[in-house]
Amino acid sequence: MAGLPSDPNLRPKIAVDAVVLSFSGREFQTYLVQPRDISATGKWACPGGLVKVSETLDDAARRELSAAGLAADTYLEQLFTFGNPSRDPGAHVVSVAYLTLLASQRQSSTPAEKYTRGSWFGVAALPELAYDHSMMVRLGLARVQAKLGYTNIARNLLPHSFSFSDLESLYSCSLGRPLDRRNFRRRIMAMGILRRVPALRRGNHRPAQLYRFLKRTPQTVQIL
Amino acid sequence: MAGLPSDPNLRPKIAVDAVVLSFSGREFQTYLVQPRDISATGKWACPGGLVKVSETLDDAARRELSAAGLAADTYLEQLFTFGNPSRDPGAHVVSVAYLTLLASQRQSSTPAEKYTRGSWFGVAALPELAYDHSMMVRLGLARVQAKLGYTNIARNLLPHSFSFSDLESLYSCSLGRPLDRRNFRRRIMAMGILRRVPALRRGNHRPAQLYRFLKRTPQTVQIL
DNA sequence: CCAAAAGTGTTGGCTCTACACCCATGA
DNA sequence: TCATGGGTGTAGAGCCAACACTTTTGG
Repeated sequence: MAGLPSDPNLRPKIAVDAVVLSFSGREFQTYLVQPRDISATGKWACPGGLVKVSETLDDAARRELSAAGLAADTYLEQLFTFGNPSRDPGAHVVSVAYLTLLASQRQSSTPAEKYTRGSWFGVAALPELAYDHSMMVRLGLARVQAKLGYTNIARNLLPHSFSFSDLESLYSCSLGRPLDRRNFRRRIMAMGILRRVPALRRGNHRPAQLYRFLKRTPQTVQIL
Repeated sequence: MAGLPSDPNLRPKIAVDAVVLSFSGREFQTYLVQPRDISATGKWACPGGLVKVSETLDDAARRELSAAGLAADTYLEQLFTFGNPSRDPGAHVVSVAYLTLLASQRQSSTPAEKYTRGSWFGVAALPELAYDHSMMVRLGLARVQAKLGYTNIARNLLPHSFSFSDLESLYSCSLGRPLDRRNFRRRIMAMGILRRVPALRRGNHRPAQLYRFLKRTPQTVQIL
C-alpha cells in the first residue's frame, strides 16, 4: 500500500485538548479560553496545544492546563482521540482529548500569552466553540455523568469535605432529576466510601455534618 | 513553555493499532501478526501502522486491518491512545489503539508484505508481544468484557444466528464463572433484544433453537 | 439404550422505592 | 418566630438467585 514519499511534513500533527469541568453547586461548568491565533473569530476553545516529542500525552495535557492558568495537579483522564482531517481547517491535527475535573473553581494564575483570556461557562449555555471542541465538551460531560454512577469520581468535583446535600446536588444535577434524600443517603452510606469528618458546616441554617471520601484513589463501586 | 524550533521532524508520529478479538466458543482469541521489520525479535504485534495525512483514524484502522488479511467491515471502536515516548524504541510514535471484533475467524486473505505471517492466539496464552501491545490486548479484552454487561456488543462476536447456549458460553467465558441457564435465558428474553429465527441447529444432540439480535446497531441495555 | 446438550417454573430473600415530619440555626 | 436547609424510618412491591428434572437427538 501507500507509495507516497514519507515526507514528515505530510504526517498529521498531534495535539492534546483538555475538557475542564467543575460543579458550581447548581450546574456543571467548563473552563474555556480564547486562543490568540483565532481570536478574530471570537470563538472559544478548550485549553490545548501540540504535543512535543519525547513528552507523555498526560504531561502535555498538564502542561497545557498550566498554560491556561489552571492547577495541573488535577484528576486527568483520557477521553477520546479526534482525528478527522477536517476538524482543523489549517492542517491535519489529531487531538487527544482529556477530561479534567476541578473541585472548586480554583483558577490559579492568568492564562499564558497564547490566550487572550479564559472564563468559566455553564455547560447549558456554551458560546460558540472552535474546531470540534463542542463535541469534546459534550463527550466529557457525558463521561462524568456516567462515571458518577459507578465510581467515586465525585471526590474530584467536590471540596475536601462536603455535606450530604452537596453530594446530593451533584448527583441530582448529573441525573437531571431530583433524588430522594433518605434513599440516597442510605445507599451512599451502605457503600462505606465516605468518612465523617469531625466538623460541621455552619451557615444561615441548621449546620450540616461534613464528610470526605475515604479513598483518594479512583475506585469502582456501583452507586446508582 | 518550549522554545525549541518547531522542526516537523521533532513531532511525534501517529499510528493506529488494532486489537482484533473473536470468540471461539471456548475462549477469546486475538489475531496477531509478525511485522517484517521486527521479525528478528520473534515478537508478535497487533496489526497497525502510521496514519496518513488527510485520513480518518477509523479509515487508517480499517486500512491496517485489510493489510493484515482481515475483513475491514467489522465492529470498530476506539480503545485508548498510547503516547509514552519510549513505547517504541525507534521513535516517538503515538498510537491510537482500536478494538475490533470478528464473529467467526473469517480471516479472508493473507497478510500484506509488511507482515511475515498472522495467526490467532488464545488470550490466556499469548506469545511475547512487541511495543506495549500486550497492554493493548489486555485493555481490549477488558473493554469487551465490560461492554458485554451493558450493550448488545455480543452480536459482533457471534455468527448471524446462534443458539442460547452459544450466547451463554460467551457470557460465562467473559465472566469467568458458570451462569444459571434458566436465569440467564429469562433475563435475556425479558430484554427483547433477540429474535427467534425459524431454524434449528442440528448436531449430535437435541437440536437448538436459533436466534439473532434484533438490532444490528450498537445499543445500550443493562444485561448483567 | 445411552450420552450429551436443550429446554423449562417456583419460591424465599433481599433490595429498592415511595413517602412526611421534626430539628437546628441565624436573621 | 420564621424561613431555610438538615436529618431520620418503615412498609409494600418487584427483582434476583437458587434450585433439578424432562426432552430430543445421534450414535
